[in-house]
Parts: sequence; structure tokens; C-alpha cells
Amino acid sequence: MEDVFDDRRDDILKALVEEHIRTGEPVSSRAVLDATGLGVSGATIRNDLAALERDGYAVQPHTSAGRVPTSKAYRYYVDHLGPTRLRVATQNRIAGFFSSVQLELGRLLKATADLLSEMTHFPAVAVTSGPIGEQVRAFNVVQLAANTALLVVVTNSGRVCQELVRFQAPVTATELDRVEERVGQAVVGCDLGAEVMPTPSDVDPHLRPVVKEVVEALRKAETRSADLYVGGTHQMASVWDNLNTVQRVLEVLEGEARMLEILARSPGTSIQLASELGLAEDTDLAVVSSSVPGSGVQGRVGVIGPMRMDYKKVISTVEGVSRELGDRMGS
Amino acid sequence: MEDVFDDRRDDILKALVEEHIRTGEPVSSRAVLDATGLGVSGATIRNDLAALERDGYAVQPHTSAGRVPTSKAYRYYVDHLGPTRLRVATQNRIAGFFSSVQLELGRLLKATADLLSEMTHFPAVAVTSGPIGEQVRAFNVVQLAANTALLVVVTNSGRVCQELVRFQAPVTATELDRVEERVGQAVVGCDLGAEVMPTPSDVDPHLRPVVKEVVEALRKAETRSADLYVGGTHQMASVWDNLNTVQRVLEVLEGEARMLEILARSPGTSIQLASELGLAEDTDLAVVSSSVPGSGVQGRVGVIGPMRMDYKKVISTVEGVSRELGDRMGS
DNA sequence: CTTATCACTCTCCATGGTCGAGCGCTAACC
DNA sequence: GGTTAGCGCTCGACCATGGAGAGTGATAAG
Repeated sequence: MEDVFDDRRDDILKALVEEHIRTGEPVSSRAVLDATGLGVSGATIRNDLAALERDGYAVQPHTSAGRVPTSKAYRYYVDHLGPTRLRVATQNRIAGFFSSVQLELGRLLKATADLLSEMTHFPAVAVTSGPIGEQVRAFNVVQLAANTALLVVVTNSGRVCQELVRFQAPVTATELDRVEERVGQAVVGCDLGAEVMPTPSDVDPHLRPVVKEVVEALRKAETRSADLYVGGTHQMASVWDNLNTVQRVLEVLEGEARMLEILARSPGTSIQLASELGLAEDTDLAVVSSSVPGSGVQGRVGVIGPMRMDYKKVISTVEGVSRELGDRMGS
Repeated sequence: MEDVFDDRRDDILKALVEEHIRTGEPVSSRAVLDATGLGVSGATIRNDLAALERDGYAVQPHTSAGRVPTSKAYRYYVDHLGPTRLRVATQNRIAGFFSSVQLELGRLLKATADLLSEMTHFPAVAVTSGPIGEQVRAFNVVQLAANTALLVVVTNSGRVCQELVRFQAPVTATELDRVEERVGQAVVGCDLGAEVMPTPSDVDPHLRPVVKEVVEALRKAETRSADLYVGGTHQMASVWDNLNTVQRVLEVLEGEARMLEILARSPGTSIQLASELGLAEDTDLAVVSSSVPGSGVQGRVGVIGPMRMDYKKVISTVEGVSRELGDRMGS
């Protein structure tokens, strides 16, 4: 599967991708020549390009047009990117943002997505993921009506989970208070997602169903404990010139489950291309995301842009924002 | 300002708008003739159309093309719409949705926006607005770090407000508990937005600054207590055929403040056109929204679509969803 | 394996001509 | 006065044509 390249092939592939990123046009042998500074003739380049095409790294829109790199070429390119460095000015801007912003988790992540979007000019996302490693800090049951209540759980990272509980039979305020206290004792301080007391024995028998319903709701709240924040969607109109692609991107961003799955991948920084996300091969889309380091919440931030983006810049920005966000949340 | 029309002018204007809604093309005198069933000749229609153009109700893309209605024409048209009636099947679908859905306020509104979007095929929004008429049901201060805490307020309608508090000096857990209890006593059961106790006299003097900071945060939480939920943005790609318009719509949807302002208008149902929202006159955009009736939260739901939409259908759907949502929240 | 050369292919764009839709105008009509 | 019939005019949509330019692939020689 893995094709082996000599140095020149490698240079040419790199130039092909970079020129295409720069211009958006099919890349001619001449352009590759100028970009690489290779001391060979156009014909040689053309031979190599033809070989690359045979191997699936490039296509021609038509005979006698230049080459356009395929996803495979982009994949190779990003896999062989050198290390990236964040420009100091950019770094400062990010640090400035996080030192001045004063928001609770949800709004902080939304603001982070907005920042990332503004800096990269692509739509951006931020998520908190999974209940791993979080502890319950506060637990409340708030009665809304005779037979409905709202469960509110706050974790040590500042995440607030809500869940509606509907009781089979009406419950009085005092009864509910007792249930709240009893369940609260059991869960506050514990890990989120830990097994909650199986049998509440020391409670009025006729309140047992209520406790059970509350505990069930709590478990439900825990399982769906991942929030997605999206920012800068309006950037799309200048990023893609094609309504179909815009629609696909909007669908991805709106499909919360799908987006969370995309972002649930490996720790560290990852680059995923449309074809690797189960999208149509020809969808011009790449997701660059990075996990937020640090003790607390498992989170991830990223951007969603076209395949032809300035990866070095974007990667360093995403990682920079991610790092600073981690520092911020750790404090 | 208000032009006076005889019956025929009125019919023609109505036909002009409806034909344009139907086809999206400039409307010819012939098309008006067929649509109205008026027993007059084309020349007469043309005279009237020319008059309408003079009065600013229509424009020609070029000499010898049909007429396209202007915003002014649409405004006139929607102001003179007859009463709308919801189809029974649609009504049932809405009722079915609300009787089966089991979510807390935030997710309920998100789901409502999604429903509305799916039914109308336009992007949809739902908001809770202002603190008017809401009472505080629960009040919590959750410590996140030595000098930071999270304020969580739950209202009787099930809305959860959060606000981060950063203290000047570190605070111990027991101290914070006392502050929580003290402030809680003062605000639970009171109207949200009511003046909160000006001077806490019966509290340790060295805790006073902490109380003050908590109260300040509480007030801040109250003032920004309006949440915006958006659904079905991916519909945009099939609604508008123009990236610029899509971008403008995305900007409107993302500009939370702007969107809330748009939706903060008069009670009942309203239709607002781009030109009336401070957007470029030529932006093809209309917002149909309706306030959620009922005792509880002041809310509003709506859709954002092109000017040429089937207003009767959309209005009845928006109102239907709004009504059912009101019923649901009232219970 | 690399290079120079050349014919070939394909897109892009400007040109020009035809067609038809749909208007405005004018003069006649009720 | 409002309404009508008729006619000429205008303009965009569509299509075929052809030339220019870009860039390739192939071939044959170094």
C-alpha cells in the first residue's frame, strides 16, 4: 500500500500540494519546477507527475491541464509535515485572550471556538468530552411541578449537567427535599459516572420509586455529558465557493453526535480528511483538532476547513489555543 | 406614504407576489392575467404594473422583462394576508412531538427549533427572553478553586443560569457555604431581577466582600438571561442559491445579540423583512416569528427564510409550534 | 534516466446571429 | 375617463464558431 518515493518524487509531491494550496488551481509541471528549484527539465517533472497520477496521488481535470492532488496526496503531505512553530504575536494574542476572559465553562468554550475561528478564518469547534475524571461538586433537585423536577449536577471542572425527571406520582416539596439530600450525600464528591448506590435502604419505602427515578435520570445525565460549541460558521461562505460543500459542512456541524465522534479520536493533534470521515471522497473538507492538555476535563478544540489550508499555521494555532485553554482550566 | 389601491390593483399586486413566490422568476403581465382570472386585457395589466413600479412595488431586471416585487410589495402582501389555518395533519405532528418529548428547557428549545426547521425547511430559532415574571427556585454557589466559584440559579420555568465569580481573596469552603445559605435565603422564591438585599448586615464583616461579589455576579447573570437556540442551518443551502446571502444569514444567526433584538419585538406573530432589520435592502431574507403564549417564560420561536416563501403555511406552522410549546411549558 | 521538441487536446473567451418573451406606446374604442 | 388591440422595440438566452493559450504526452536523441 505504502508507495516508496525517492527524494525527487517527494519534493514534487510536496510542491504539488503546496502550490495547489497556494493557488487553488491545477498545478502545471512548470509551476512545480519553479517551486522546487529542482535543476531538472519540465519533461522529467511531467514523467514523475504521470507516475504520481498512476499511484493515485493526483488527477487531471482533463487532458492537458495541470494536476490536482488527491486526498491521498494530502494525507501523505500532512503526515510528513515538519514541526510547526507558533508566531510570537499569535501566541501573545491567545495568551491575552485567556488572561482577560472571565467566563464559566460553557461560555468559555464558546468564546474559545469564536477565537479560534477568528484567528484561522475557518469555522471552529470546542467540546468537553466524557465524564472521565470528573467529580460531582453539587447536586440539586429542583421541583418544577407536582410531578416534574430538574436535576442539576455541577462537576469540579465547572460543567453543569441538567436532566428532567418526571415522576409517576406527584411528590411533595418536603419529600423531594429528603430525596435530594439522600442522593446528594451519596454522589457529591464521588466520580461522575461511578456506580450510584444500588439500594437505598434507609429511606421511606414509598419514596423509593422517586429515588430510583432520580438516580436513573442522573445516570442519563452522565452518559450524555458532552457539549459541543461551534463558532464562526459565517466564515464558510468565504472558505468554500460551493453551496453543496457548505451544506455538507453545516450538516456535519449540526449533527452533534457525528461531530463528537469525529472529535473523540486519539489524544494529541489529528488531521482528518473528508474521505476518512465517511463523507463523499470529493468533499473538500479537513478537520484539524487537538486535545486540551491538563488534569481536568477531557476536551478538544479544532477547526473545519478545506483541504487546501495552510496546515502549519492552522496546526500551530489550534495547538496554541488548546494549550492555553488547558492552562486556563487547570488553574 | 400609504398608497391607495382599487380592487384590481390589489389583485394584481397579490398575484404579482404570489406568482413570484411560486416561480422565482420575473412575472409577466400574461402570468398575472392567468393567475387573477381578471377579465381584462394584457395591456391593462401592463398599465397597472407600470403604475405599481412607479410607486415602488416592483422592479424590472431589464426593459422588457417581467416584474419582480420589491420588499415594499412583500410588506403590503403580508400585511393583507387573510387568516391562516393549520392543516390537521401538521397540527397532529406538532402535538405528537410535544407530547412525546421529555427534555429540560434548553434541550426542549433546541429540539423545538429543529422541529420547526424540519417542518418549514428553513433555519429556525427559539429563544427564552428576559427575566420578567420568573422566580428563583434554587440558588447554588459551587466552589471550583480557592478564589473562584460558580453561581447556579434555577428558575421556576426550568431555566438554569450560570455565572463565574472570582473572589479578590481566597475563601474557605465553610465560608462559602455560609454565604450561599445567606444569599440563598434572600433570593429563593423572589422574582428574578428583583432588587437583592442592599446591605447584608447579619454576616461576618470579613465575608461582606464575598457576599457583595456573589450578589454582583447574580445580577450579571440576570441581565444576560436570554438563550438562543438555532436549528436546521443546513437547510440554507437549498433555500438560497447564493453564497453571499448564506453568509449574511449565518452572520445574523451567529450574532446572538442582534438575533435576540430581532426577536424581542412585539408580542404575537411578526414578519420582518431584511430591509426592516437594518440589512442591505437587496438581501433576500424574511423572519417569521411568534411569541410563545402562556404564563411562564417569555419566549419566541421563528424561522428565517427567503422573502419568497409560502407565508400562510409558514405562519400557521410557526404559530402552531409556538402554541403547543406554550401549552407544554405551562404544564 | 533525462532532455528537447512538437503535435495534440482541451478550456476559455469573444464574437455574432437568431429567437422569443414581454414590454411601452399609440391610436382607436366604449 | 378607463380600456383595448396592435405593433415595434429591446434585451437576455442560447448556440455555433473560431482563435489563443496552457499544458500535456509521445517520441527520439543525448
